[in-house]
Amino acid sequence: MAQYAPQGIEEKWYAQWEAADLFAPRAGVRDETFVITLPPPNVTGILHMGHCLGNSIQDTLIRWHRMRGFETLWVPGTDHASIATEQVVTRQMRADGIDKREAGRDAFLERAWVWKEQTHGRITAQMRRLGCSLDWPRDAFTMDEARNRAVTRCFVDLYEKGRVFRDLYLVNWCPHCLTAISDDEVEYKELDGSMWHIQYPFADGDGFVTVATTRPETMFGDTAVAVNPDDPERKHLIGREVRLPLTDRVIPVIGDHHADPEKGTGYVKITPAHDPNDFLVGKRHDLPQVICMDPHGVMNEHAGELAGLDRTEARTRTIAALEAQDLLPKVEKNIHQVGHHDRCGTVIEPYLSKQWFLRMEDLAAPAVKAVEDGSVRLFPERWVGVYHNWMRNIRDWCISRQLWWGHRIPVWYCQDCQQEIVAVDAPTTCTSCSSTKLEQDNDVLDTWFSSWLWTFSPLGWPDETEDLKRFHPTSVLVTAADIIFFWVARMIMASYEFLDEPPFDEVLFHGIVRDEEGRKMSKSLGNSPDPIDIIDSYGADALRCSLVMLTPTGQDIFYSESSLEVGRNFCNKIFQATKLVLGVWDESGLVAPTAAAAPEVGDLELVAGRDWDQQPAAALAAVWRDTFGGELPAPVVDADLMPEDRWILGRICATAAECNEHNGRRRLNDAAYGAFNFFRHEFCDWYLEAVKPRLRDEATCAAPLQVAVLNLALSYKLLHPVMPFITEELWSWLPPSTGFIAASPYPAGTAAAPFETERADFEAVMEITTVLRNLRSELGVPPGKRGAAVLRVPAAERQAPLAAHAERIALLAKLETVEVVHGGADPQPAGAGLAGDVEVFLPMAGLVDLDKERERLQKDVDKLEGWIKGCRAKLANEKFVQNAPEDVVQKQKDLLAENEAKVATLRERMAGLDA
RNA sequence: GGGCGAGUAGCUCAGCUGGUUAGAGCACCUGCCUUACAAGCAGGGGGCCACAGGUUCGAGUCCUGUCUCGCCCA
Repeated sequence: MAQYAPQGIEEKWYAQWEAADLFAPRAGVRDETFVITLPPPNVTGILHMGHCLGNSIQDTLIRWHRMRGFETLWVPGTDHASIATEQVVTRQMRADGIDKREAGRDAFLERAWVWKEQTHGRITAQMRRLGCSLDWPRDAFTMDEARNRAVTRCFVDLYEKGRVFRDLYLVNWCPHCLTAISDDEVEYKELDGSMWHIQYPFADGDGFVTVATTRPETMFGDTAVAVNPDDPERKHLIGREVRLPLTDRVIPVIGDHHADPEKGTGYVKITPAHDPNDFLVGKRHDLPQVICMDPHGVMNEHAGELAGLDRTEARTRTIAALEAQDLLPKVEKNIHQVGHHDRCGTVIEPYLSKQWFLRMEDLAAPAVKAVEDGSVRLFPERWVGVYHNWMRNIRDWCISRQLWWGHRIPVWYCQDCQQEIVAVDAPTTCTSCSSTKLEQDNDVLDTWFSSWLWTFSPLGWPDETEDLKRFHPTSVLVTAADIIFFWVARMIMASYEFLDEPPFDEVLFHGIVRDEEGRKMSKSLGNSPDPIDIIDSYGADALRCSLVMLTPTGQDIFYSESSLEVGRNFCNKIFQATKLVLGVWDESGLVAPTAAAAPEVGDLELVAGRDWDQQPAAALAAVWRDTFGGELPAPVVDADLMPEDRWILGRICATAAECNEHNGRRRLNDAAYGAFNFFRHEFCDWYLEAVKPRLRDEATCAAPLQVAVLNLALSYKLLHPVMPFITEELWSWLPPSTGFIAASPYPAGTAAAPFETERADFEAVMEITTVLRNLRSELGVPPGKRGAAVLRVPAAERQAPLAAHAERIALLAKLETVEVVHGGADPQPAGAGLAGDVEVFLPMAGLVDLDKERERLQKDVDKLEGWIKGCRAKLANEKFVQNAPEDVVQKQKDLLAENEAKVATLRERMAGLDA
């Protein structure tokens, strides 16, 4: 295999993990649980990129905790998505020539269940392809028997507490879906419209008032005209009557503060049955509520001649009729916000109908407190304000929907005595008159009325199950912030209401995935790719890794296919490095001793308790043992561990600490980047390059080979939560490995990383090498030419330590020899540079263009001198020296000295060129 | 109208409690098919950190105001 090909590998491992029941919770070494309930996707939908991001984040957290020995549970589930599903099924039936209403409720539901069964497998298959380590035996569905019982129980309970009530109320009505929807399902869009000024003549024929409206067609529902009672110019009109044009009705002029003398004409038409504000005005003044449309948005008998017309057509005709009667003195252009149904895009009609509501005020109180006192923490924190703002202005929740697909409201009406019976189990006789003529409420509950129970209904509530005791409250909820009100806030309320505890410790909001133009991914725009296609061509690891790395905490992510290349290329890099190391292993004849048993999940301690600096070989053997469960196949003594070995071992320790730290702070992108940078830019670019000669020599290969294998293994582990498949595959390729990496311990490191001296030394090697490469490139040295370089140190005692690295530098900079000197004349002619305080010379007989070289040096000098000037000014400033912390001042002094020395050296060098 | 967020390299974004003359990836330019990797390696160019004030010895970072964009709510 020339390049890494994820095809086949990923599905193979998922099947094995599932067969081994790896995703079931297991009491771990920590006796702590880590639990997430998956935000249930729509069972009849498919995953989109937003789900992929959310699921990748959740799986990363879950796998990280599982490896660290938490009792880890990720509960899968799907949502019945009332309106969306009902629409799809209705459309399907229509395509088959069946009318939903003619077929009836039972036939419709039968069909919907068939459809649900079909699509359920599709969406769970997608989650498996993505690698989600969900505990499938616990798979829940918002409408399955257990969840149905939970929802019913919840409704009955709230009803009995007096929190649920039924009332005639103005709701957001969707004339397309023929159902009420909640306030939160209304999407406001800015539309160009008009403000029509209409004259309403006084009933006694003496003059008129002019009202202004954006919705003239609702005038047929007007039952008053309001003026502000404090309006000196108009208040005297209160009590008079006007004639409603196009009708024969007479309505009063009333006084109400809703009318603003400064806005519009100062006169407001009042339409209690078709406008939320007017509804309240109507209540205050006990006005009649005239409904002038039917549920489809078609004008009814109150609209006189316009009866039977759709509301949009009715608007045009109303305008025309008013114009004909010369009652339309003015039309202004007007941009206004118009509510649309977020599921179908239809303009919402405020509509008076009988609905079930949930009183929210009391529910909100403990939920507000929970976020205030930190019982529930929100990440990023800025959502706290948004949350509280909504909570403070909370309104009653309309929970009934005029649909069939959903939880039918557990309320029965006695046909004989009108008694209302609310019960978990369907009653057979009336509790009041014993009649058997009972009819259940036709409506179903809002889908969110089942998902707000989602942290505990999948764990068996209302039964007091072991799961509920053990796993609730859950640990984290991961979701996009656009459903903070729909869902997050309500979950917190539900959990306190029914369990008197928070639903989760924290909420992690991630961004929304947008396309390259910043548009939300949506089915109607067709800009959301099918994740399966992406996984087929790039692999799930590439998708997950790209999404997680590219997602700054809580910010929206701009997705384009090219962004997947980061992940794909990285997968290949891991694969290639493994190939190199395992190729050497095969040649070496090393045989890994059989491990007694695969190490158990928990902390794989890299630093604490290891004496790396004093006894590196022993520490290496110990970490190897804890990683693989067996002994090092070839013994290593301290002297075998070269500076680069020590350096890379120190670096993997530091990287592990960094990954844990970032994951803990929920900065998953930084954790992924940390591991990515270590692997790619330290392990591959420097370590493997530096040890190639040792690896190729049978006599010296044992130590670097085993160090490399250990680094691969630990890197896989660090990356496993984000990239589960490739790491599991390559882990299985390592000869000493046993068991699943998914069920292996995670590298831990909180203590300071070892080998600080070696780190400084190797950083010098890297810097010198870079200077040499730079010189080669700028002087145009042919790539094949292996010259000699001279390094001059400023102090004699620096000579020997650097000389110890000479061979390595020569290798990395592709030189024949590197000589370290102290003192002596500048080699001539040569390109020169500075790496720290080490002068770097690349003698190039006849090749150096003196002018060019002078120019190059001058550039460096200019840059340094600019800095020195600034630094001197700073140090000359007494206030700085007095006020700044001592270490900051000292650092400036050190840097100044260092840079002054550099400039001096460069100047000498330039003088040397002229000599 | 109210609230929140963003404005840093051509693009997407890091930059945490203020402390070298601001980083990464992609894109771009140059050189390399070096027996792990061209899905790669090495080197390079590119930024009045939106604008204006202020606090401070010191501001991309803190404060105030302005502008632009996005989102949420009314």
